[in-house]
Amino acid sequence: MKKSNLTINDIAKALNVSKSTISRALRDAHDVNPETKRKVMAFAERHDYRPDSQAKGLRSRSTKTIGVIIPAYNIPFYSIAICGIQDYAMKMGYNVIICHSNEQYETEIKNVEALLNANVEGIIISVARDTAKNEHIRKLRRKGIPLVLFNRVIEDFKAPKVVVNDYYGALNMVNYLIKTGCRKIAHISGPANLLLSNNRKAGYLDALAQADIPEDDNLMIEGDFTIESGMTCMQKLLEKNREIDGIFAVCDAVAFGAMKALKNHGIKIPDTISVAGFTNEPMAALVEPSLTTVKQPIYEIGETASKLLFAQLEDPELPAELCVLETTIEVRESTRKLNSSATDSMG
Amino acid sequence: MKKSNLTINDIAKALNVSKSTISRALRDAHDVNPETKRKVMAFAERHDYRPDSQAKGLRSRSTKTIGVIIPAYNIPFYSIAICGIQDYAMKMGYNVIICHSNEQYETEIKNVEALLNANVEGIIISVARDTAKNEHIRKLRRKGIPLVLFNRVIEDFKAPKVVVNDYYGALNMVNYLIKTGCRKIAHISGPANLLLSNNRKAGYLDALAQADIPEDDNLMIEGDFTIESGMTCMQKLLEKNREIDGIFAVCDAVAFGAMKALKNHGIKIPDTISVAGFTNEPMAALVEPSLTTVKQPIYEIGETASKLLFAQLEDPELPAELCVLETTIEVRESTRKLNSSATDSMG
DNA sequence: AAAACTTACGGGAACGTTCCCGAAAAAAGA
DNA sequence: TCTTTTTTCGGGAACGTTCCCGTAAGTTTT
Repeated sequence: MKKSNLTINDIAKALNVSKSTISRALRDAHDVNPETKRKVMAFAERHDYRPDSQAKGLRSRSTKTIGVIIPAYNIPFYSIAICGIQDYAMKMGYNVIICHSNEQYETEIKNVEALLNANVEGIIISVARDTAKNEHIRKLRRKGIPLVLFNRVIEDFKAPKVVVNDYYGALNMVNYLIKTGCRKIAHISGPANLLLSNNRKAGYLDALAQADIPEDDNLMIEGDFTIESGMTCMQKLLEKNREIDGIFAVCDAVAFGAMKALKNHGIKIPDTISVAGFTNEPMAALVEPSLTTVKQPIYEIGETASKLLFAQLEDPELPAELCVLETTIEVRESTRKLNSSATDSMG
Repeated sequence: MKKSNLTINDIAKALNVSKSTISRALRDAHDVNPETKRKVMAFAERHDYRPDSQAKGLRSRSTKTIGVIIPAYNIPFYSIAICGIQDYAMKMGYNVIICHSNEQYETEIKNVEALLNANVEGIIISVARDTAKNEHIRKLRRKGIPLVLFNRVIEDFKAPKVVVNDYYGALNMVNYLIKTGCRKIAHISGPANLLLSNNRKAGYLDALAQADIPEDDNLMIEGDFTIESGMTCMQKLLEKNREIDGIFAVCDAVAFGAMKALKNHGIKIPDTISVAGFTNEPMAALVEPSLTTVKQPIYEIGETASKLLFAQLEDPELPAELCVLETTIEVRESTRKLNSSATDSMG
């Protein structure tokens, strides 16, 4: 499609001054007669003049655009995080191009290419479920494109990262389950290539260890982040083990799936089995029973990622910072009530 | 931030040919020696040359960018619809800039300005809850910017629109409720300034009329599209009326809120009161009991909106088309079972 | 062997900005 | 009155592309 907008030259001709003067007047420069400035402004206002962003960008050698890659749109976490990213970027006068990898490594590579072709000035990325390699991200590094990883980050890679304290969040949550009387706590973990999965699992294991509960391989199973995965994993856990009294899921979606499976088996939540999740998606408050979960500051995660990116844009030499946000435990109905005689101190 | 990429001139100097030849070679033009073409391609590949999108755009007078305005990110409907919009746009080689109005008319106006400043070639918009005026949209029209409305459209405005058959969806759903034995069916409607709300309400009213059930103002209440609104509206309905045996909500979120309120009152769903929603968000299958709802082809709505926009980009003279997608009824657990002796034909 | 045509390439303008530099006019100082 | 300074403005290059046009060779036709 052709655009045919009013240009600075048109205004110059109409007002019988040079384009330089128009340019200066519009940017409210000092060395232009107040009277002509007024005239130019008025004319531009009346005709709704808008500078061509591409011409401006070409001249200033900046695109004022950043890119974001997320695994999927329909994960509520990312909807909210994107909001945080974008609000801050807009405030900085930047546009945001969002891509989704559809949880596929191959698509993620294509996303990176698409963003490079759009000449974005920086990229914020949360990797796909099956992304183990990082060659595509290293490429960005080599090209000097500022980069921020968030939530699902890749290990042993030097770049600013925004995560939550996955380990302590999990530790605290499992501690809480233990305090409510759970002893046979199962864990449905996430893909092992993601740091997040391992940290949450480590928190789970350490909580057990601290309570002198032996770990049991039969109580651990690896899923991905989907509801379906939660259902099938729960199913398998129940087949292998009949004494489970608690579930700690790597994320809320998996917890929802686990709850669904438990309901199908006619198992009461939390009377027979407590269920806990991680993230605190909006849905968590709505399911029945409502889900006890580790609450992440989702919007702030996005906002922080955005801030780190812009900090890098201003100073490319900035050392890579690891930003760890705090979580809290949101107690709802899917876990047993805390026995009031038990200890009531918890982080 | 400054960008310092490889340009066509750099390649020209390195290979000792003119930039014209480089340009031609890269675009695989016919009038360039296969040998030099090979050399240029190889060089570009090796150094990961990417044409400057702004220079190209300035020259070709196109930004290859479209804009989307949605009310909010955290409405699952829009997450999915955006996916449909974007997938198609990407396929067409376009980038997408997404803005959210935060359900505020004022912000929506700012969004339009932001997109105009980004020189988007077209805009897809779903208006905010309280958007009654359309001056900002008319402005786009005046400027000749292709436009498509979807889901929440504004009445008496000539532009391509993508909606579902709200009237028939509602009619069929309320018909179904009646067939399952409901007689006192309440309706929590949406904001009256939106066509969608009125059409769904009309469907509700006509279904009642067709079954010779008198309409009752006490059974109708206006909410917005939020869970909270669903809760408070349900609360009010219960205070005014004790014989309700069915609820038809304008959307799933409102239905979720209504269910929450009913549970708080200890009212059994669907034994005492059936609840039906509209949209079929992913959540609908997860809540307890799972929600019977009118199923919209959400991804396709977005995809269709995108298609209509690109059709307009290709031919600006194209007449404004109203695209109405079909809905189906997704029966789940929140409504009473259909009496097997009753008629089993329904649309 | 001259004419016509093809192949392959270079020069330069253009897209709409910004910005540097210089210059005319007006104001101030001598 | 002549110089110096300030105010105000215009000219033109530059950003990285594309594309039109011209032209030098090489190839075919007469």
